[in-house]
Amino acid sequence: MARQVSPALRPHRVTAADVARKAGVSRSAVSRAFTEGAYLDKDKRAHILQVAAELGYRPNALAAGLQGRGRSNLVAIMTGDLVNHYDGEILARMIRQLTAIGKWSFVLSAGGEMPEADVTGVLGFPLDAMILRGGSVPDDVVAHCAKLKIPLIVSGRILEGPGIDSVCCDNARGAAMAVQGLIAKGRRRIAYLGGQADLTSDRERRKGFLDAVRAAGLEPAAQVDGDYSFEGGFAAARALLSSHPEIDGLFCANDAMALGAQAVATGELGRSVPENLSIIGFDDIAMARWPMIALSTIRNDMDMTVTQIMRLLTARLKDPEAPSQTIRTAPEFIARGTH
Amino acid sequence: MARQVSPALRPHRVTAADVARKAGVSRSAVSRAFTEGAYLDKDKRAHILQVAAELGYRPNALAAGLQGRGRSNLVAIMTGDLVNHYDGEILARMIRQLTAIGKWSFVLSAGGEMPEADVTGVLGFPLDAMILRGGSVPDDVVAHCAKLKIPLIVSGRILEGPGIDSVCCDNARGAAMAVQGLIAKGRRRIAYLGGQADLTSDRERRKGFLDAVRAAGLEPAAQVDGDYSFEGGFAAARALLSSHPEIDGLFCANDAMALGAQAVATGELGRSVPENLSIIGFDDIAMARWPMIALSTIRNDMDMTVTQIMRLLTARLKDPEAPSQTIRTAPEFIARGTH
DNA sequence: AAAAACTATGCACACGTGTTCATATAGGCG
DNA sequence: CGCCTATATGAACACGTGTGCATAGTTTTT
Repeated sequence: MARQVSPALRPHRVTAADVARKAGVSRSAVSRAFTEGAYLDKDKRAHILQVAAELGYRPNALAAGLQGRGRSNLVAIMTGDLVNHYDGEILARMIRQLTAIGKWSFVLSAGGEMPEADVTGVLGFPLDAMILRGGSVPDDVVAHCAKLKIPLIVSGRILEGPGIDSVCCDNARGAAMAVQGLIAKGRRRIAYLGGQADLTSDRERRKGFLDAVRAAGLEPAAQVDGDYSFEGGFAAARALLSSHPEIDGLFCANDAMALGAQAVATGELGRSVPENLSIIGFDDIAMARWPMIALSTIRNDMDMTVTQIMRLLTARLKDPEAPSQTIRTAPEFIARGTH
Repeated sequence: MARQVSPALRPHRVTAADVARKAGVSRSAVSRAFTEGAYLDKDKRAHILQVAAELGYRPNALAAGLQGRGRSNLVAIMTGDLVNHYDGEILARMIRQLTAIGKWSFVLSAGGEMPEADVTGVLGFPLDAMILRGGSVPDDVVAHCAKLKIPLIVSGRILEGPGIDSVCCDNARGAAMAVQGLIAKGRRRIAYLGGQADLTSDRERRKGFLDAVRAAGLEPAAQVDGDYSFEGGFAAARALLSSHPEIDGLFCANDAMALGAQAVATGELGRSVPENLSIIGFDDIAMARWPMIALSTIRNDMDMTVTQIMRLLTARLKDPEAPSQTIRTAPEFIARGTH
């Protein structure tokens, strides 16, 4: 009985050589048994696969990925805080789609900041691509990916550069839709409740808001910054509506903040929605259509976004040198009960 | 000028040999430069690291993980549908904690069923561990992991077996707390709105509910099954409250269903909560504490759960042969406005 | 001064796979 | 039979890394 040298630090994963020995074939044959379309006797393959199943063997994906040929099938997804419902819902869809085409997803999630060590660490893997979802991403990610020639797919903002593709909602048009929705309901003193002002999505929505308001011959009643969270919207709306009680229409840069604003307005401040205050959000998260919520909002279609991400990804993998693409998805006004 | 044979199928990632050549040292030295505590001249290391930075080199994690020594630092997380807010929030916390201790997270997310191909596929990687979060998981996962000696950490249900550790809320006690909370408010005709009846968590909560009701000298007014979703709770509560209008207290197996029940009760059915109907949920998702929601619920503490998962994981990695552990986390009654 | 301990460094091996290459066998066709 | 093609198979290599081993140089201890 052989004495084990290293006491099961890793319990000796079954290897192709083990299968070959037990099946009485060469190691090459075992490898071929798992390779579609390789020359191998039909009965022999069946025998090998059976022995492999008995031993619980499966090819080590690390060793396979080490091969220069072909791709590693590894993808990294950097996303924001998943307490944000939009990010959570879209992440689930992305993972499912990626798994469906045989890619494995490393997920990195940041509550606020993403340590550089994490970013550079995951780049230690020969990734097929990296997907950036959401706004705040350290700039060095872009530089690192460029240096390593790792394709970058960005969603939720537009990023320029070789090997970088972007898909993003037409934020300005969405914001304009919201403004028009408010005006159609007779609102004239309209305010903007923004997200982090340093994010592209916020800048675009803000600009779309301002342009649309002025195009209607009005002036914005106020602008204030939140942080894309329920709590941030709650606090910002309290300050805003207290100092500007004349406001009768509020466009919020995302749904979470819109719900926070509604909560503080109808609760603490005694306003009623939509009787004397209209609120419109952005994104159309699942909650927004709950009857008790019934939030009027601008749909930032998740299925369309994920579809486009996958399209860009496969195209980029097919031709890494292709010119960058930027896709703008169309927003849609969803009228419910808060405006 | 050298002609490239394969036209950038993978753009020749910079390798340790490249760095060694340019820095005028051996390849071993390069490897040692990136290894903490290895014997290497201080200046030499600095020089190597600088050259590496210029070339954009970083050690290939695949090749490193292939080494028998040490661990692969790969962890797979199988989770349910992330539209479920509890799953989403806890996933974000897990990923952050895992990243903090140097583990990379493969995430597999299922909306309902998880294809067996995905499960066996990810097991092609020499995982340090696999984390099952949530209820419905194909049984073969357990068999596969056992065969490959991959540690299994289960959260949200209890699973028995060698190398399997579990952490789960004390569901029965939580359900009993809810019942007592309802009774303390004078409710006597109390019903149970369950999740999928085949899930451990639902069975335990149901049993805790029944035992507590009977211990109080009452009989349950009704029991009905939902599916842990808002929509499922909505539909189930509509049927339940229509056929049993006498019900004055409702314990729901999770928060999402409780919100669905509240929506249909206060909307369509004209009930008022908590005046003539008390509702208590389970989990305490972030939304539950929003002022407009103010859901009374049983907290299934996420931070505590994740802490325990990490504790079990590190313990298991330290000693793979240690006996299985099962941790029950303590529920807590959070009284808000719906009961 | 001798011995011992520590530091520094290159060579060679191991990790587990996919695949090329050479070789061997079988089958179709003149 | 002789030629060509299609199929089958094992040996050998490449992927990129970490580290054991042997050796040499340097400092500390006896």
